[in-house]
Amino acid sequence: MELRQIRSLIALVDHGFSVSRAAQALHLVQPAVSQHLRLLESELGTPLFRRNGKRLVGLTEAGGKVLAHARGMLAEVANIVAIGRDYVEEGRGALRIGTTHTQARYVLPAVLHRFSDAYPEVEVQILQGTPAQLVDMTLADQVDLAICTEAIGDHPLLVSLPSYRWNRCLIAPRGHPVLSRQPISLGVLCEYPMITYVFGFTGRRTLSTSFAKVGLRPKVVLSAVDTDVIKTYVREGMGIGVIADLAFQPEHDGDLEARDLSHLFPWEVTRIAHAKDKYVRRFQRRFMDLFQQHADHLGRRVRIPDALTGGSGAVDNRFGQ
Amino acid sequence: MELRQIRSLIALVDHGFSVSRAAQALHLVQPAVSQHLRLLESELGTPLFRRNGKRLVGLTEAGGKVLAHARGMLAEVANIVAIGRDYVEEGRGALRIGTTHTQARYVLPAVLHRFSDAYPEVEVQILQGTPAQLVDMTLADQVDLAICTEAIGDHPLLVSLPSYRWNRCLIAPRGHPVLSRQPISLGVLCEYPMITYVFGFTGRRTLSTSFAKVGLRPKVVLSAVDTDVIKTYVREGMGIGVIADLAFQPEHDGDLEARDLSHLFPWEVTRIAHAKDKYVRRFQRRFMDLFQQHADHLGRRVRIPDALTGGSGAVDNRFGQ
DNA sequence: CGTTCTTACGTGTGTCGTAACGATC
DNA sequence: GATCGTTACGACACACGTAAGAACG
Repeated sequence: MELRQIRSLIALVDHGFSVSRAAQALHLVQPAVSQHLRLLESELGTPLFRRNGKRLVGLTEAGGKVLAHARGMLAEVANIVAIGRDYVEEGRGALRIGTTHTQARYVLPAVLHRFSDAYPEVEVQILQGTPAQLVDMTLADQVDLAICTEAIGDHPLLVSLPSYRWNRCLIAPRGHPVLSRQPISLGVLCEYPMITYVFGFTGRRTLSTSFAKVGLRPKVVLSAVDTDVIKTYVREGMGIGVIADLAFQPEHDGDLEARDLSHLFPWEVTRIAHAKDKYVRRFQRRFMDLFQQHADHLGRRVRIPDALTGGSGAVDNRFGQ
Repeated sequence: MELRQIRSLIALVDHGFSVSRAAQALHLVQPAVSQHLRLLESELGTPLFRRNGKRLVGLTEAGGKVLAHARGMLAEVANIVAIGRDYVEEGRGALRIGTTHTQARYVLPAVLHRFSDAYPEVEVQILQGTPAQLVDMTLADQVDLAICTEAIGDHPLLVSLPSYRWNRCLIAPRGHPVLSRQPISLGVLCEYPMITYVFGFTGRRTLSTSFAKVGLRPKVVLSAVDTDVIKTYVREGMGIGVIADLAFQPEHDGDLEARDLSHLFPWEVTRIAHAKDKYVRRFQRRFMDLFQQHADHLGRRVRIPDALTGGSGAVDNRFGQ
């Protein structure tokens, strides 16, 4: 068995079972790849591919099982070269972060600023996706780290660390009647048209559940993945906004006013994760440290007992109440 | 990077950093292995080995990290080869079981008899060891499956299934005064010299704990890993025996009499385990099935809720009470 | 008839083995 | 001086590329 053969196998299935395209991707000619596959199959002694005449159209049962371990092999190869790079060019390389819009826009800037100061040679890439996509991207090694609140907490193939806690706040244009209501209850929120996140993002599910538990249903007139979009429509007067508290920036959102809603909804925990068997380079781990420090700085760091008990802790005081 | 290079790396560390011996183990000449190591090191760009002059004496920090992933690679190679064999020679190969004496002697025979009928071409190897050794053997792929009660339950790198439950029984020569005591309590057991298992085996720790909890200490005059040894000394009149109930065989132990002690000690759960990322061949999995069926047959099968709650279930009635 | 894979064949790379040299105990 | 490692060199293997042939839509 040779690594080339394994690489050809992977390239084949990742390119729709076209030998030619696999060869192209590997910078080889097609007969070479053909030979790899043939030799691998003959060494294992059992057909790996379903064929239609000469054409390969899929994997056999045996082929499917082999594929999983073949990917494992190449993952280990990638880990080893990553270790090499880690010692050769300590501060050079790429940091690929998969995250959601809210993190990328409101949390990461401060952390990445400090990170880039420390590692000016590292190219930081931010990829966005839904939490479910982020899991896939992490497992496929398309990103090094994933940061989000949903989906990565208890995946068996991910290692995740709780980072910080957040809750929601209400935003509305200055002078909006809801701002004078006191106290603000779930019932109050239901009296006004609401703008918030779409399902699958930024705790929308927990939000809806909180209303459902007491038999209420908010009038959500618009939902978006993107806090900036929500703010825009709130400014337009389309409704009140319920957003992640981190996403309210008094210095930029002077035309809006916010109210803390942490008494109404459960706290969310944002986590940072990487694939379980992946070698995390030093500067990547350093980024994780910086991220945790940033959480400390905000006073929102999740301490491990907190994460387990879900207790409520310190809250910042950016809300004018 | 080439598989040869990885193999040479592993062989080197597994042979005390002697290039010559590594080469010998790989059926290569020494300069070949030297070249593998040199090329690997130069490709990664960082020293992997600590040297004393020309001699290799250990791994650098980077080398140590690489080694772990190198082993992972070869493990995947072994898995792929195993898949091949599984489809080529369905019913041929080896089944290497690591277990303790009690299992090998009293539980496995019945299961292996049925297994060998179904797979006459499979060579079954039984290796014995302490539970801690069994864990190491399983992780080092020296055995395919491990069967024991201690140590394998919650190891993160093992997959283990609860199989059957057992408890202890008292054995003594016919006519021994303890046999007429009723009921038998922990206190009664402490009145006689006792013979049982050594620590680390067959639930000895739980046994001692049960006595300690009520402030008692049995007079253990002899302990052994081996139930047969215990029986022998019980026959000699050296004391009463406390053994796993499965190990009492009325048909062969006619000169001894037994009493159930399951009201005095917690139930133990014997588990069957394999390394987490190991490909388990079909006939090996079939053996696991047979093992579980055997547990069913004895009426001792651990149902999952049982395993979690530790509740007591059906007990066989081999004891003359 | 174009696309796709296989077969056939030559070339060049590179891996291994032999042999000589150097260092370390 | 014996053991263990490296360097040097030659032979063989083999992996890749080119080119031509066969099956499929």
